[in-house]
Amino acid sequence: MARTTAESNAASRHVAKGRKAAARLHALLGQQLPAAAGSPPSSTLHGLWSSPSRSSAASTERSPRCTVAPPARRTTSLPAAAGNANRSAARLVLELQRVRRGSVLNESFNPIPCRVEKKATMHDSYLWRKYGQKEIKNSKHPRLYYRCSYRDDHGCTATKQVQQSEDDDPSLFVVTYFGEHFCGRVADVGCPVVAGDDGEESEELIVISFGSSAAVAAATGGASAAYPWPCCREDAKNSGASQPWSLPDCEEVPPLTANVAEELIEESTPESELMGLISSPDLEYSLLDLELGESSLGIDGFINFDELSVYSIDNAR
DNA sequence: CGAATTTGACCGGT
DNA sequence: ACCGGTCAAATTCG
Repeated sequence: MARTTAESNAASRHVAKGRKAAARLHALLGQQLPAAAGSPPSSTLHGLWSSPSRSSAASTERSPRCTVAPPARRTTSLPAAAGNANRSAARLVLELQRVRRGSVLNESFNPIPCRVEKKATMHDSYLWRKYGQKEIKNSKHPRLYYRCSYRDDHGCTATKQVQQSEDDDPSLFVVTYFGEHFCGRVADVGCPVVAGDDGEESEELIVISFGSSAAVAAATGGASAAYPWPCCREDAKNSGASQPWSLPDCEEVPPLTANVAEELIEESTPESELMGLISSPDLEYSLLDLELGESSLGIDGFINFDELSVYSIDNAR
């Protein structure tokens, strides 16, 4: 049969994808065993994956542990009203269920992602690279797609989607994080602490951690110097180096202020782990402890921070 | 000039 | 067929 260019393109794309996937998987397998030689495991990776690090020079000296974020399905934006938030939560439940049924099949190496939605300013402390923008039906504003800048270097596939708030407050953005990465300074808080760019009102900052208290400590101001490469644009700029991973540390954590007007959080770990949310009043963090079922695929929980109620849904399976 | 962003096309899921 | 997510060539930026 005659082969069209379109088919050829598709074919080569598949090949490329396959290569990428294979490379990642290979790296993942290779890295999990050696298990962070000498590095503080902080064993916060419950069910999350260490990142591959390419066999570049950088990878030999550092152990960039980005966790893999599967390209999970999209999530909905967050309405301001509590009632709407609850509705969103419901939708997210369904969403997650679908993800759990499907996405693992698509990318065998991918665990279920940590996923967090937050309504906050667009900027956080990670270094992201925009890879797409899409007009979303019934949305005023386009959705912007970002992935971790270190994806290619370290295989960190954390991604986020940013969408401007519908109307009331244009300065707010709905940020949806997929997966978790360690290339940012906030340790394993897959969904990074949102740093307000204007530092005005700091209402309530909610930190979601999938890791140990150590990690949380880092997130809550412990400022662990876990990352040898810059995790924000400014870091990169100031360093003057061209290779991100070779840049100086990013220990200097800017004040973590945020205008988190509302957060709706949903997260899950494939290996049925506990997600810790620990409070750190000093920094205006509000964290909750929320324990999830052992079932490897249970809906884990929802937190409607509007009312600070926790939805823990264990769908027996 | 290299890196980051833009943007239309492509692809898979529903 | 529609929609959302991703890719990648082209363009812009520093």
